Amino acid sequence: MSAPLATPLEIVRTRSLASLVAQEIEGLILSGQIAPGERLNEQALAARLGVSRGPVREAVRGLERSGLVVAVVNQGSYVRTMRVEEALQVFDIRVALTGHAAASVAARATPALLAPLERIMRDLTAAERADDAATYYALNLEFHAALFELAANPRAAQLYDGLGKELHLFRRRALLQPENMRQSNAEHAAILQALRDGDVAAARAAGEHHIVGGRARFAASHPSDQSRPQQVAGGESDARRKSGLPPG
Amino acid sequence: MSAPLATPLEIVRTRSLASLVAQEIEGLILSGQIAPGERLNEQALAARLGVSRGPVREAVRGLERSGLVVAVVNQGSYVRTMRVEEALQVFDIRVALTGHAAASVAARATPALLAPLERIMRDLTAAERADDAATYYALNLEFHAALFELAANPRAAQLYDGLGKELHLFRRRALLQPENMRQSNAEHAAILQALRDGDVAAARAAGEHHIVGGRARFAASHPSDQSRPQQVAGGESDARRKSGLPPG
DNA sequence: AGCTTGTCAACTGTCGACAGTTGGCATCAT
DNA sequence: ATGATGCCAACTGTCGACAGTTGACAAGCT
Repeated sequence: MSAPLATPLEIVRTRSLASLVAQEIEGLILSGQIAPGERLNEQALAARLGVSRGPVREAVRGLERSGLVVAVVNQGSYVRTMRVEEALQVFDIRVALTGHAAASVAARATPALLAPLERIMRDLTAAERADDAATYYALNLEFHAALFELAANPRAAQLYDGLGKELHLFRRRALLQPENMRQSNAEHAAILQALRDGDVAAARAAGEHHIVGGRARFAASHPSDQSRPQQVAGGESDARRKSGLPPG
Repeated sequence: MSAPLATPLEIVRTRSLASLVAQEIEGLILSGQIAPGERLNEQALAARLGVSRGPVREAVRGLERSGLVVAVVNQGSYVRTMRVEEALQVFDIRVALTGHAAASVAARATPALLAPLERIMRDLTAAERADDAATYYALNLEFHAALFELAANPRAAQLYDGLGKELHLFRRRALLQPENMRQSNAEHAAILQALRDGDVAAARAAGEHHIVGGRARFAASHPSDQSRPQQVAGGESDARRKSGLPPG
């Protein structure tokens, strides 16, 4: 566990260390290597990445703004824990975004315009048939990105992306099950069809429905969780406090 | 201009300096005291606020994540300049958010639930009649906040707020003209009526229309601006570079 | 025993300093 | 004159150090 990280940290110096560190930490969080609720030990992080605490602090501040991390004064920063309720709100926002984007694309859809989506749809279906969850997952991301791109709204795409990251704060269970994959892809097909038809209302409905479906699947697989401590409830033991860097 | 800032900086120490500084800088940007495209001189800022550069840097990093600031390595951070096109995208997102929220509220509206909105609506109309733009502006914010609250989606409210801040990167001209005020309030009324009726589709349409109207007013009052330099185009003179702190 | 109080180690918050980079300006050659 | 070249000041990026705070643990009191 000495230094298994061959990250770009050592490589490019065209970006500030802080930005690299931010990217690095974000990766650790999203990949689950640092779990929600867990503390970010600045010193340990700095040592692990081979930089001083300055850049680490700057990075953490950025992450804080973007909602992945919460800071407590004189105590430290913790990976944000999300209550189911909050996650559902985020889903709702994605519903609105996706429905709007779909409607917007439908309003001026042409076969040429839809070409990228058609391509992704084909690949998506192939992945579904092959039960290739990993590929499907990646293509799914592409599908949504393409939708926002067609809607000529990169800002919305970026936002959608960020919200997706927040959602990663939950263990992504039940996301890649074959059954869900089939369901999800049927929804993709519905969106695309509405787009082809240039049917604004249908496109919006299909777009919304797709995310609502995801939301429902999420809600179904998560208990109401009233028990979860708001956020770093007082009871953090020192043992926990020390555990900035888990097994690694 | 020695130390005219009686900001909370000196007062509360229950929050970290960095967060106070971030708030301070954000205020300077949103109030236009630091104009879009202008450079943020860390040293000057630190001196002005009476802290060292550390907290200032952390604050700027946060602002960077939230989109108010862009950083260039080894050169500095600049208040973000927004192209009209980007602003329109942001408007679009607000359209989606507002429409969705209105629809969501309409779906389960009751007189009791709508009470807060009714109250704000009354005040709004009073402000409109009195041509009290400042009050109207504040109440308008309240109206939207209340809408999202009723939609049980504080996350969306927060997001809407943040997007509003980004929009402040544009001089807010044409926002508080009497004519617009009347128009805007008529739209508020339409939303509320649809909510009372529990008409989901109408509520969504009214909600969207309200923002689309704002968007249109914005677009009308802004040239297409292809001329605007992408962002800190190479030509920053040193004179400009030095002008971190303008007149003050 | 249970509760209070004092002590301690681990961190965070903040600062000051140093090195590296950038762009501008003056100088020099063509 | 015009363009290339070298120097210089102003900053940013990064680091190491110090002070203050927090929570835990142990000793002492009721």
